[in-house]
Amino acid sequence: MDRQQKRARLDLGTNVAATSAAHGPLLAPGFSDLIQPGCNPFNGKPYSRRYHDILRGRKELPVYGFLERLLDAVKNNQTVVVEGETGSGKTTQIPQFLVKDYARRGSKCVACTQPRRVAAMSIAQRVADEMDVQLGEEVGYSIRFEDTTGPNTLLKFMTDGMLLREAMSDPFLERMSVIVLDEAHERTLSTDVLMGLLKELLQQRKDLKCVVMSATLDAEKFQTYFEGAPLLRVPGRTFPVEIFYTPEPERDYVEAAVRTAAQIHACESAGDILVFLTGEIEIEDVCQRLRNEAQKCGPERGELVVYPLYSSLPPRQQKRIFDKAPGPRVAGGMPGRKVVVSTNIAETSLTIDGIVYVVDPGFSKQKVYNPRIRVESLLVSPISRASAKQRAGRAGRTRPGKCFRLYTEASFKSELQEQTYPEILRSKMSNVVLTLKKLGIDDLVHFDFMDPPAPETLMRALELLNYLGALDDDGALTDLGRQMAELPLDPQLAKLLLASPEYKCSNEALSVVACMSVPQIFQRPRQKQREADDAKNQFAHRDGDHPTLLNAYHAYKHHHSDPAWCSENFLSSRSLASADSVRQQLQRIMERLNIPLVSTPFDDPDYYVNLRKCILAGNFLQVAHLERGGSYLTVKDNQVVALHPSTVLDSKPPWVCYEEFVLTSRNFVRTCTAVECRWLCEIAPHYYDLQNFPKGEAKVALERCYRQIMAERAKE
DNA sequence: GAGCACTGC
Repeated sequence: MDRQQKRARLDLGTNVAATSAAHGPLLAPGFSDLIQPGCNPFNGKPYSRRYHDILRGRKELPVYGFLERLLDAVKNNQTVVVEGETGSGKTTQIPQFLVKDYARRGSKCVACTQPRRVAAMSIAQRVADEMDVQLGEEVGYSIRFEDTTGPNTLLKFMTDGMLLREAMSDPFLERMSVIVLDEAHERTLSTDVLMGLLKELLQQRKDLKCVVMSATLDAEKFQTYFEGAPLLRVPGRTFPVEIFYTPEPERDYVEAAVRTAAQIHACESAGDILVFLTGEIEIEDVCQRLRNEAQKCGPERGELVVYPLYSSLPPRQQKRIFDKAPGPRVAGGMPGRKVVVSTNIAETSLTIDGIVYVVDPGFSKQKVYNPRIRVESLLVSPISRASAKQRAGRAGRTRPGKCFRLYTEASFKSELQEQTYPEILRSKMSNVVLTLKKLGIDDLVHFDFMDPPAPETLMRALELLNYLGALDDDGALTDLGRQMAELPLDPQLAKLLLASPEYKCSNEALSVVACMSVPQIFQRPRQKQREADDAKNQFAHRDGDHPTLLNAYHAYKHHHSDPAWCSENFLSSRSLASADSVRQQLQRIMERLNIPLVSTPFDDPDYYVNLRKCILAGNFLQVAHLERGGSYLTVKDNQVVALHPSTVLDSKPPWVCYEEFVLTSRNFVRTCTAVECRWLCEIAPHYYDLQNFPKGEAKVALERCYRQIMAERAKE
């Protein structure tokens, strides 16, 4: 920390105590003169009774006494870092407080980003209520598929990804006077890119202000990154949580989790339990075991209701976690309690009130990226100390709680890393690179990322974009690349769509791409796997999973998107409905880009062939060749893979083009479609170039194919 | 012949 920063922090630090004691005036000086007394300055209407009710509660928030101080800091600095824990009220109070000085109707607004859609929506509603205005007028939100903002908007809540997209059409963010980045400590890919972008933009737009809000722990890292930014610390308001560690390391964390939850139910006083685990299968297993354990308790302990929680659970079952725990079973007995067994979804995305006990085995599934073989995969890994603290905090939202960590205190202190690696260090960069190029950032190597991705990861992204034709050999964005960046898709899928008119299948490509951009549309409940497989076979196309997706989507439309029909046929109507929204959005963008929307007639023998060629036009880097031994080798990377058992392909075609590489018990390729060697030579000769092709059976087959093509051409 | 942590555009 340099001297200037240190001084800035001290200045704030000394004054903070004084202002927190005395609640300063809410309106900025001079502002209240402009309006009728008792009227809402934002819309000139008299305040409702509810406004005053809510205001009383707002004045109790820890952040309330800091607001004037914050305004001072923002006035005197371009960037301010705010550190505030859960319950401080920073998310709702700070953005609306800035509106008074920094937003002007019809010209400038305050924007506040959130990592999640639900948060953007619900916070916007809450703040609109607090400001006593109609949601969609002075306060609105903007998320994918929904924009409630308009010409009167003074305060706009949006997802971080949405702001990034807006920056593409408005690189100087000219409509905005203050950008508030909330939940910056989560370090989502979009927030990290935005921070780098804002750091540059702040140099160019001296009138732009930026407030970076983070939970405790690493606010100083943000302060260092935004050189000279003052740090404002706001206390939180939560209840104490007592932490317990195991004296010895646990060999089997699943077993330990069951035992601990059962013990809490048997011995501890009333209050609900939250157990963190890593995935669906583990969770369903533990739920079953807990139901069995609960039977062993006497009736005086009350009933134990067990709920699983993970994102692919149908919404109706997800909502059950909010049901109240049952009362006592016998007069004078203990009330019942609920135990929620959850993935990380309960760590940040979903808050369950009434949790008093947390069981934390210390693991979660985390994305990792291996640039060498270009594979993103999920790995069960130890969580960070920050994550452990967040989990424990879930026990103290309504009253004092207890957290049982299923690891030793020594390993908490010495083995867990302080922070989870930010997503940008664990992801492929192809999409980020395309976005940055589109935003006019040419020199990616010197772009000021808070945590720069590995050079090899960036190289892989540049290479991929070059092969796809999005970047030329000098790394400059091509016309195709500019169009690809407009589509909210991975570059391969964007390329596939843009190539679709060439293969006379734009409408079909749109449907397939939409289905691939949503969670799995085929459902396979554990109890009914056979029935589900039979249902899927109705849609199966012998040449692969992509045509099968198209068939299922068509059947869905043919049955008028009927949810009952979906569930009879083991299709997720939730996924298909969102595929429909995605498809509409993509179609609108294609129309705007003047990409012709064409189809091959369904009775044409080339209907599916054209689609398969088009799939290959986007996915030609994801191809595997069947080797003599019977296993597949991925092209160029030479990874041994097997077709994922979910594939509809029942024979093993010599060449398959796949959507993703999944690393679980073995290496699998998922969503596979048979392609022909010839197509590789015709569609992607620059990639299937014999000069740069590793020796092996695939190369031999390609050589044979090229010779054949030459011979045919000679004959013509 | 087997899983898919969580977001977001």
